[in-house]
Amino acid sequence: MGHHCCSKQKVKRGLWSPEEDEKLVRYITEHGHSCWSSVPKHAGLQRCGKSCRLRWINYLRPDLKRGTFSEQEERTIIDVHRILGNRWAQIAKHLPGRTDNEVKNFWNSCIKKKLIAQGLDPKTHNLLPASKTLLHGGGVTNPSGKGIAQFQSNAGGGAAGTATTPPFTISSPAKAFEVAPSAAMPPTLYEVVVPNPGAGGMLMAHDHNHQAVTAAAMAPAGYPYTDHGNGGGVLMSFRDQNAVVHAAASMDFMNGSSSSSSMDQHAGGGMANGNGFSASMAAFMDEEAAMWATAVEPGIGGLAGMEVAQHHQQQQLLVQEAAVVGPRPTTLMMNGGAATAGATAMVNKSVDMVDVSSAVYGGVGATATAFDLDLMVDSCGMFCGGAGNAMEQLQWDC
DNA sequence: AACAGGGGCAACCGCTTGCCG
DNA sequence: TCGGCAAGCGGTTGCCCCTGT
Repeated sequence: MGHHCCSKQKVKRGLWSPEEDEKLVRYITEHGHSCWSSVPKHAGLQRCGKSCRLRWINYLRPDLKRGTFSEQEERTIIDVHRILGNRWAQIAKHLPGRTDNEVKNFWNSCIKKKLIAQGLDPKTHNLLPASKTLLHGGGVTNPSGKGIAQFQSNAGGGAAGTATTPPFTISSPAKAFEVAPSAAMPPTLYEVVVPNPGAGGMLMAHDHNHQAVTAAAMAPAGYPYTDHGNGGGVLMSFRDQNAVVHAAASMDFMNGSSSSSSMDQHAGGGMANGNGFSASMAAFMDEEAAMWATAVEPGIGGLAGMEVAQHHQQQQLLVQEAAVVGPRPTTLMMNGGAATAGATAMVNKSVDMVDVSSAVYGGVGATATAFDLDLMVDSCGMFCGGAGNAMEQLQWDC
């Protein structure tokens, strides 16, 4: 059959032989691939151009990193996938030396199963219904009045007196001990202040002292935020101009898992419709609490899940206080050059803010994961639109 | 030792997007 | 503006290998 681009040619299909690989590599190395359709002819291959292109991109490219995925890469995939969905090419851009095909295969063959085993829906990264039921059944209420489903993760240290049996396991006990307690810091808080429809936003980061920092916003597009490699968690929350916290999501870098969920801290408990948050983000209030409860990092080791959740909530409240909400909406270009524009806009304090804390915590020996500005922009789009296309939502925003 | 089943991975298919005449 | 072509991308398929029986 063959591809439409080479249906008239006699093309070979199936696995590539070492001789074919050699021919292709030699040709590409010497001549490049300005036009893939002409490559097989000039390289002396009985293949179609598309097949050559795939073979080169997925297997023969010299900058490819072969071998199994590292834990860090796995975490990155999970975290980026949670935001971008099955956009493998986008995800692969955050993993140097990896191809979209490789990431996709790794996801389908490995990560997906892990998430399912942890009671997480690999598509939404939310808790599966079965786990949800368990969580609701074991939930308690913390002093702040929000439901906190309480259970211990394996790394929790067993200090929780009233912890119930965890419905699923997230963390690895071994990993928890790999990290020196002094190097661990509490989870970073992401806060996204979402403007009203039609208004743009900007990015801002908070550090661990809840001070607004602008590194994330000022970093050039493609500049990765730094994960110091010791794991830890990242919490995200969103609030609108009325300072209503609509949603929160937690990412547990430490344990290589993540989950998104939401809560609404508005006194009335209702969702504001105007900012585009989807109902799906509001539907998992207890799951968020559950994830917080599981985020037992070494830095606060020994705390019961409940205490950790409270710790996180306190931090979140502090960050909310630190957030600056501008007096009027201003449309802000988020594509290309958005970082600079965002930084400038923040200085002027004239825009509603999409406030993303991407503070870095951890020890030395940092390794970069790829939450660059593009990703944050994507994130913004997705959060505003729920499960929809992030970039489309971004366009909606802008 | 032989076979079946499952997992992992490479490759293919088909749709979408972007470019150019 | 439109059509053709090439490239990009995500979903799917099929083969190979490993493991358990």
